[in-house]
Amino acid sequence: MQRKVPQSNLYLREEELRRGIELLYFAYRDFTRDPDAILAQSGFGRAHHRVLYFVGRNPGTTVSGLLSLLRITKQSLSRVLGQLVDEDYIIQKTGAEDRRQRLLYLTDKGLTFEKQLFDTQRNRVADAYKRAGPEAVAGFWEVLLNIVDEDERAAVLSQIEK
Amino acid sequence: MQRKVPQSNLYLREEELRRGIELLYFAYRDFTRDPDAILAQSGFGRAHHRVLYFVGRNPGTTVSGLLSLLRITKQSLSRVLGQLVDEDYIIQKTGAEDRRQRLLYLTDKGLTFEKQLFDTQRNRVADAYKRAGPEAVAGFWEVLLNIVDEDERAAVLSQIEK
DNA sequence: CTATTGTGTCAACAAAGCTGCCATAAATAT
DNA sequence: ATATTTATGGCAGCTTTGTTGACACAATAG
Repeated sequence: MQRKVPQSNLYLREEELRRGIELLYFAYRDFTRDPDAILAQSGFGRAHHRVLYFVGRNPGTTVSGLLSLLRITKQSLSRVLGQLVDEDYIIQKTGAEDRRQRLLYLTDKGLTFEKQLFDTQRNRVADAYKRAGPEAVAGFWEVLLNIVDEDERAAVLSQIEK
Repeated sequence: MQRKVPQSNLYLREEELRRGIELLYFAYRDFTRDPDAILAQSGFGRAHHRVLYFVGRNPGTTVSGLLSLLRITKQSLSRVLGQLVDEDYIIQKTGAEDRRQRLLYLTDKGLTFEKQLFDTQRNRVADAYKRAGPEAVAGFWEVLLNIVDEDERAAVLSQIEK
């Protein structure tokens, strides 16, 4: 497959902008397909996946830490989080310094399940990276980061570079 | 901002894969923010946006055309489409050859509204393109296309190159 | 002591997926 | 010509996951 490279600044024309918008839509649509299928078998949804993912990535995070990362409301989160705690995927430990906080950790069961979900996306992304090559991957990162809200970029950077 | 370029094939390591997965999540999260805000004012949601967008892009498409593009069920689509027709954003015309079909078109009202939604995403993407430069944009497209399901890539290509 | 913060819970509601069943039009088979 | 099958599209009802707002309580900060 030959790569399409935009000439001069024509890449800012309507056609090229539509291309990015549409690819983002289609890629995201398929990106969530594999984990969604696994989640459905356990009676979970995409929201559970996000919580498992970010708790796995940031062990010991608090509820408000997750809220500001996911940008959803407390109630949405607490419903999903409650289920994951009830079913033993996540454990809450009272904060040592601030005892109001519940620090969140994956249990072994949670770790195993998260890994299973992650692997499907890992394979998909690894495959895409392989086909596209390292230069393309750098561009992919760069554009995505700049699509993020300007005042969120620092937070996202510190998350992804952890 | 200096661009992070992966060295050799280290870009296939876990860290680099997580970076792609997380950027995709955060970028998509913010990518939908502006149109969501406008839609909410009119009592619509993201699903309405997708229908408006793809009908605008593919005037005269049929319901089943939209279904296979969006990969949702008939019912999901028909609720949203029904509202858009009722409120005069979309008009249905009976197909000339196959009179079972309803061909879909944006009305003037629909065109205006779609343009308003599109402009917010256009600005966001144009800005990201500008910051990242044409080479990065090419990589962005390439990786996204390869994240799409392999057996969907032809369909996506024919959509985005229209 | 008082104010603020972190967390949790309840109720009610909305958006947008899903499955199942059914209606109609058109095409096809007998 | 009639009967059956297929394509298309609609309605009812359920589920997930987002929303707002009110409120309670414990713990920390000023």
